[in-house]
Amino acid sequence: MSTPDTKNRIISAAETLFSQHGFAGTSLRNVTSEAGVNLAAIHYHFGTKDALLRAVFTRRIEPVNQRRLEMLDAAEAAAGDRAPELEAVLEAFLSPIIDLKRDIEGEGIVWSRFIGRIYSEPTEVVENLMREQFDEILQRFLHALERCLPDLGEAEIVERLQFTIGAMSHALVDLHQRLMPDYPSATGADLLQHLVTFTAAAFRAPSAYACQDRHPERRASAS
Amino acid sequence: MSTPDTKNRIISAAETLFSQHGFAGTSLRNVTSEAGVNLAAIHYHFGTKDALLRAVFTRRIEPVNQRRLEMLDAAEAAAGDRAPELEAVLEAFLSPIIDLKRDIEGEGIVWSRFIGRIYSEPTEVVENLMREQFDEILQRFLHALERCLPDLGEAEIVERLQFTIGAMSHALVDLHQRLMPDYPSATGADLLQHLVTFTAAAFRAPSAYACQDRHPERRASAS
DNA sequence: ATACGATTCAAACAGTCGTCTGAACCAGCC
DNA sequence: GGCTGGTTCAGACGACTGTTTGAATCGTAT
Repeated sequence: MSTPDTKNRIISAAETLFSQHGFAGTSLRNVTSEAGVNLAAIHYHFGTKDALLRAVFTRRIEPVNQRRLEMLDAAEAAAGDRAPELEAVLEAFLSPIIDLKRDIEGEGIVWSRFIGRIYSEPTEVVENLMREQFDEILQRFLHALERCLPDLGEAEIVERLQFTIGAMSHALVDLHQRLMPDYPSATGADLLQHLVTFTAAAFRAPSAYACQDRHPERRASAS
Repeated sequence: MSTPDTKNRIISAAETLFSQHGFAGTSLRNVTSEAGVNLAAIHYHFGTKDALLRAVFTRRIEPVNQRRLEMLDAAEAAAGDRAPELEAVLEAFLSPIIDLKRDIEGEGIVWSRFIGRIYSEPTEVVENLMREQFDEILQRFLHALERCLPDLGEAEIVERLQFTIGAMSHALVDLHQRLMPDYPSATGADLLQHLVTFTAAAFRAPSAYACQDRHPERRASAS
């Protein structure tokens, strides 16, 4: 029970500061003074600034992704042999990460800002982290969505899932609350419900590849 | 004709580097060596790093917002007394900024990454920039969307517009291409069409405030 | 009590940061 | 010619960066 306190205090402080000022905009000295620990403690526990980012990221994302898979399994099991319900699949993807916003009281806002920001940092470290953490998730959810939406091509599902991720991460950053304080943003369960409604309707839109003048492509409708 | 070359070379180099490494992750020395100018030239022409960011941002966003308003005017004029077409309103909002991706050949990708990144930087400078540049735009488009979607409350339209902005900016960053190179992302006109299809269907979803068990709120339907 | 591994500490390393200075340069005008 | 205002230059300012060191400290098992 010697280290974990220091180690977690560092991670939490880094999470706070990264979410406020970004990775490059946060110095290790900021982190240590926020955490109330010595500067060398970071090097001792993590070795490098990149490794600290990795620790901050994985601490939160791993349970999120685990829960995502659980919920997806449940949705697929509930559907039996038929395709799972679209709303259930989207909720399995969105709910665990949005829940963090309320589950970890106080830290929730911090974390959601952090993850939203991560999604738009093209740093090499972040890229590798995303690849490691999301490859399996994406494959599983793509497969489920293909079953839900047999009229859509695979490429189009990928694209719409990207739009969904964009809407989600932007909602997590919650920039809009700072720009338009008149319209308070929904949180927790409300935000989740609104996002699912929004994206489910969007996914069900006819194929944009053949929107106006052609029939929807038939591809994969017989597979 | 003495300065503009240096000044624009600085802005372009800064745009490139900001989009690649972020604002905090880019040093002024990186900018000057990329632009092939002296370090003090930045101080001479812009005064400060924040002011440089401001110049980079406004150079591109002002014509975009101008075009947005033009297209919105056209959509409203085409509809006469009736509410403008939802797709036309969304296209007016999305098209000008997506067009940049192909209009400025080569620089397009750079700029779109930059703007996508900006949307998730909670820096104070960025916040003020956004407020300055987007307040009028948002008010105009909110008003138009309220006319298109009388069954939705104002707060809900604001929220869905935020989801739309999220999907747009994430598509501009185009992180997904780096994570999933197997599925090449659409560009230009295709991306625009897909986004409009996606978001139009999403906006038309019944109110999430009363999705399953209540009737949609009536608010603003008579105003 | 003593020794040991784990942890924390103050201090410094070589670079880089944004900003600023004062001299050099270069046009065009007297 | 000389002069002026706008522009560029090399160089430096102090502050801050990520990383590293070696000694000091801690709890624990011997």
